[in-house]
This record gives sequence, C-alpha cells and structure tokens, in this order.
Amino acid sequence: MKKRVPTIRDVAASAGVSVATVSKFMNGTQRFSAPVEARLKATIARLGYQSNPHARYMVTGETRTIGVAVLDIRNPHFTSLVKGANRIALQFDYTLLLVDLEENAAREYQLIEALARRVDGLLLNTRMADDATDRLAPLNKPIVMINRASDDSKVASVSPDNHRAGFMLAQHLLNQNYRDIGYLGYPQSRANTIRLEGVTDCLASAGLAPRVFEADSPTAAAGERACSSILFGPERPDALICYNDLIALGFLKEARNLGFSLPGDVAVCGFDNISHGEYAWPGLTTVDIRSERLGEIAMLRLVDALAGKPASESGPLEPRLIVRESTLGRPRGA
Amino acid sequence: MKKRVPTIRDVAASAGVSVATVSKFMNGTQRFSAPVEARLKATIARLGYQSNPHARYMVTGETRTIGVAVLDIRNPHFTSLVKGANRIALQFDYTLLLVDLEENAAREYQLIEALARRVDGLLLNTRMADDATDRLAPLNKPIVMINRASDDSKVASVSPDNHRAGFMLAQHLLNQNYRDIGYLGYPQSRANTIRLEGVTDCLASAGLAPRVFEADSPTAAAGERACSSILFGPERPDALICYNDLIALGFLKEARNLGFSLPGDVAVCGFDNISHGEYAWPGLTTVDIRSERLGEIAMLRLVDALAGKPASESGPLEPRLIVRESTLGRPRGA
DNA sequence: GTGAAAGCGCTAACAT
DNA sequence: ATGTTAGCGCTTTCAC
Repeated sequence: MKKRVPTIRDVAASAGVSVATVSKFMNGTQRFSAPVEARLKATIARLGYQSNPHARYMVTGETRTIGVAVLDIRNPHFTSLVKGANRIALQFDYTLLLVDLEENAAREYQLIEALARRVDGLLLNTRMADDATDRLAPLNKPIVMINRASDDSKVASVSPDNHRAGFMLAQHLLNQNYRDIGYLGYPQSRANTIRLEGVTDCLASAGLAPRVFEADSPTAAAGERACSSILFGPERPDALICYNDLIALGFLKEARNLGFSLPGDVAVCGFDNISHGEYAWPGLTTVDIRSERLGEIAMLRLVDALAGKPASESGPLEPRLIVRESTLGRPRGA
Repeated sequence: MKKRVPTIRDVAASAGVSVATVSKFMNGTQRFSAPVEARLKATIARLGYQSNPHARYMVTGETRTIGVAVLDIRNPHFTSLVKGANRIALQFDYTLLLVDLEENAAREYQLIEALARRVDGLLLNTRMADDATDRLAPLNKPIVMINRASDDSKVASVSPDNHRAGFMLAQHLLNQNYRDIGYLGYPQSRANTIRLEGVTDCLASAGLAPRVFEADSPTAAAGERACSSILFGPERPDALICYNDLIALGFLKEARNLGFSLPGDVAVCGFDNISHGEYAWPGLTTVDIRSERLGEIAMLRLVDALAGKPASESGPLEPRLIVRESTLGRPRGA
C-alpha cells in the first residue's frame, strides 16, 4: 500500500483549521494565536507535510527554478560556471534545471524553448548567432547569457574581459622575449574574436602581429590535431596562445609526442585556468577568467531581475594571469 | 505591454473547439477529422502554444523531471556521471533538476528532500550513511544511488566494480615488479573500502600487503598535503595507489616539487580515468570506471522504474586499466 | 469525433 | 485571527 503524500487539506482537517490558515502558516504570511500555531506545527511535523511546489506555481506563477543550458558540462570552464550558479541559486532558494546541449546546434533552440516553459529565468551558454537571440524574446523570461560579446545590447550577458585577457597573455610573452607569436583559435566562439583582438592589439604596440591558426573544436583533441601542422609548418612560432586551456593541453601533449621540448621549442598558453593546467607538465600558463565567479555573477543578475531589481551594471570581471612553466623557456636566439 | 503566454483555452477559443479536443490533440490521444486537425495545427502554430508542464503535472502527477544530487560537480567523475545521465534523460524526454551539495553533509538531507518534491525520481550521489537511506523511503519516489556498495539491498544502486578495479591496479604494479605498494585512501567514501579490498586481495596472493595512508578529501589539494609525510616517512613505498585520480595528480605534482623523480622514485596511479591524467606528465596510470556510461545506466534504470518496468539486473560495469608513464619506471633494486 | 465538467493542491482576495 | 471561495492550466471521465 502506497501512502499518499499529505496535502494541505489533510493538514487543515487534522489540525482543525482551514486550508487558508495552513497556507498562511506555511508561507509565514501572518501571525497566529498560540494554540493554533502549536497545533499547526505539531500536525505538520506528524504528517511530514511539505507544500507542493507545482501546485504553488499554479497560482503564484513562480517555479523557483532557473533553467541552465550549457554547451558541454564536461568542459571545466562550463562546469565551474554551473558550480557558481548553483551556489547562488540555492542561497536564494532556487534550483537549477540543467540541460547539456552537447554542442548540438540542431536541437539547441528546441531544448531551450522547452526549458523556458518550466522555469522563472534562463542562464544560457550557447553558440546561437546574435540574430537568433531575437527568437528568445518571445520566451518572455529574464535571460542572462554567458560568454557573449558585451556589445550585444539586446540581452543581458556576463563575460570575462576577453580582450584584456588576450592582451595579458601577449604582453607576458613579449616580456619573456618571445617575438614570433601564434594564436590557435576556435572561430565558432564569439569570445575567440575578442581574445585575438587583445593579442593583436598588444603585439601591434611592439610592431608585431600574431600568426593565426584554427582548431576545429574547443577540446584537447582538436589541440592535438592542430599540433603537427603548426610545428612542422614553414615558420614555426616561438610561442602559441591557444583559445582555451583544453586546446593548449592537447597541443602540449602532442608536441611532446612529436619530440619537441617545451617550452624550449615552443611556449604554450591558454585561457580559462582549468585545474588540468596546474597538474600538467610543464605547468600551463593561462589566464584565470574566474569561471566560478562568473557563474555566481550571472545568477545574481538573474535573481535581481526576478526580484524586479534594476540590473547593477558592473563591468566585466578582471582576469588574472597565471604564469607557469609552459612559457618560461628561453626563446630561440634570445 | 507584456504578452501573455497562450493557454489551452486560447487555442480552443481561437480554433472553435473545446479545450478537451485541444488537449487530446496535444497528447496524440486520439484521431481527428481532417478539418479540425488542420484548424488545430494552424492555430497552435500561430499562437505558438505549448502546454504548461506544471499544470499538466497537476493532473497527471508526472513532472518529467529527474532530480540529480551530486557531491561536487567539479569532480570530473561526477561531471561525467551527469553528462551520461543528461543524455539518456533527454532521450526519454526528461530534464535534470541538478543540485550540487558542495560536500555539505549538514544540508544534504534537507536539499534532497526538497528536490524530491519536484521530481519523478532521484539520482543520488551522497555520502549519507547506509542507515540514513531509510530516511529516503518516505520520499516515496524511485531512487537510484550512485557509487554505493552493491551489498546495500534497500535501494537500487549502480557502481563500478571497485574491487576489480583495485585488483587490476595492484596486479599491474606487481607485474611491473613493484613490491612495496602503498594505498592512499579517502575513508569517508564507501567505494574506498572496496577499492582497498581489491588491492589487498591481489597483493595477498603475492604474500604482500599494502601500507595504508589517508587523504582528508577526494581532491588534488589533499593529495598534495599527504605527499611529504608519505615520501619522507620511515619506509617510502615503491608505488602508490590513490583513491582517485585527483588525489594522485596532487600527489604527483607535490612529489615533483619535493624533488622526487617519477615514476623512478615512486610510481603513482589512481581511479576514475579523468581527462587530467592524460595530459599530466608523467601520464597518469588509472583505471577507467566508465563514469559517463555509469551515469547512462543509472538513468536508464530510473527511466525503467518510472515506466513500471522491472529492473534489469545487470552486473557492475567492467573497469578498464589504462597504463601510462606514471607506473612504468623501473622499481628500486629491480 | 467532440464537448462539458470535475478536480489536481495551492494562494489570495475577501469576508467575518 | 481565521474561514470561504474562486480560480491557476491542464487531463480525464463520461455524455453525446
């Protein structure tokens, strides 16, 4: 015999009060006479009653749920984002409805749309083209986008300062006396463009320009694939800035396999400061874009929006350069 | 002017049919006359109508949502679990309600209880004591536990074959001629006991026994902390099996800092086959417990239970030994 | 093949 | 301070 979950009516009957009283008690909407309060407390505890969130939604219109869509939860940068978002959400009594899009552009919009029906607001990390964000408007829910170019004015978004992060990495390499600097990008990502601009702007101040290569996905496997053609190309760069740490790590590994010595033959660095980099060898120089904090900020923005507060326009999050062994070799001919 | 989301009544009115008809159409419960079907299709498309999942739940009792609680989403093993679970869930039209417990035992039960109210079933990864699982029964929802000892008969659970995995690692080290083998465990985890048993049983067949050390958390930081006292202890082991790859990676890094040469001075390996290990140096020998597949299987079990199907009792998932450089050094005196 | 109506568990407006 | 009641959007008998 399955025992039925107690409803508000069970509690009301059992405590000898009306459902309205129980409802008000549960929500702390009102004060009660001592005897009623005592009976209510006892009955609720005895029955183990908890209000049904879905029924509650029916009348309040609030789900206390935030939809989170990420391209790939296994990318440590995205994992951290979710971690940070989860922390703030719990703090404000929200729960995360998570969808891993698996980098599947085809189902992307459909999944997000379905997600939107069940939540109060959305935290989105997609590769959706800018014009496609128009399609999100009819969802009629507060949305915060993550890792989107900040000049995208239509929807709220939080991103690291990608330009500055790129600039930092390039400056560091210049300081280390590297001159022939390559950039291994991932053109599908919006952040890629800005990171490259940061690199380019910095190098320009020294009268240099980066040689640009492309990876076909933001993964270590893509870094491995790109490696040989870069290292055995006509003019091998001194140093390589990769679109993210995963690509850098893959490149690093493959370069070692190919018999190159790192960072002696080529220095390598990336973006994101994923934990892999700390335990790799040589340790990976990177720039910490503070993913977890980014997730917290994004969720904070959403919570504010949901509470009807104005968006506190804080600037992009300051990145931090993390120098490790992968860029500390003496460049050729220096 | 905010435009209201269309309800089933809007569609009914606009198409000149009853709400019952629209409902049946949406659910494919019935066939319709051509004209009605055409009108319905057109109206639904025009209004962009989609049924409200919460209202639907009110009558069906189904949320089409699975609650997933993990100890720490940033632990790559758990991330993979979620990835696999998400894949199967989407396939069966479920969505994941995710809660990261942040290894916080205090709020654990409370969070899970709240989660249970909103979902059809639960996928749980907790350190809750076995007797505490009794507290989950009143939740009255199908539950699949992850990474729990298989002898725990009360609740369904899926786990890797931890004993075999431990055995494999120990056997590999014996094959490599290591004799003085240590085990750096994390006693708070149930899997830890079984992994150690696997190691112990294997070594026993060679007349040996592992020396056991303890880490205070399942993280790289804990591996770093444990390192010096093990390596500078009275009798330094030849080889060290760590409770998981994170601990192993931390140990590896710190050992290098302390001036040891790996695997020459000490071989190191772990469990989980997290991607870090492939890009570390020396590459980390590990045993792949197939986390992502584990997540898939767990979710499959849950989906079956929800569909009223009997649990197909498949045995534990076969682990796979992944040998890399961290255990390929020549042992001392061999 | 289609419609009318009851009711899921809850909150909020209003009455007392 | 407490109770009555009308829905929220939907599915599901049960008529027709």
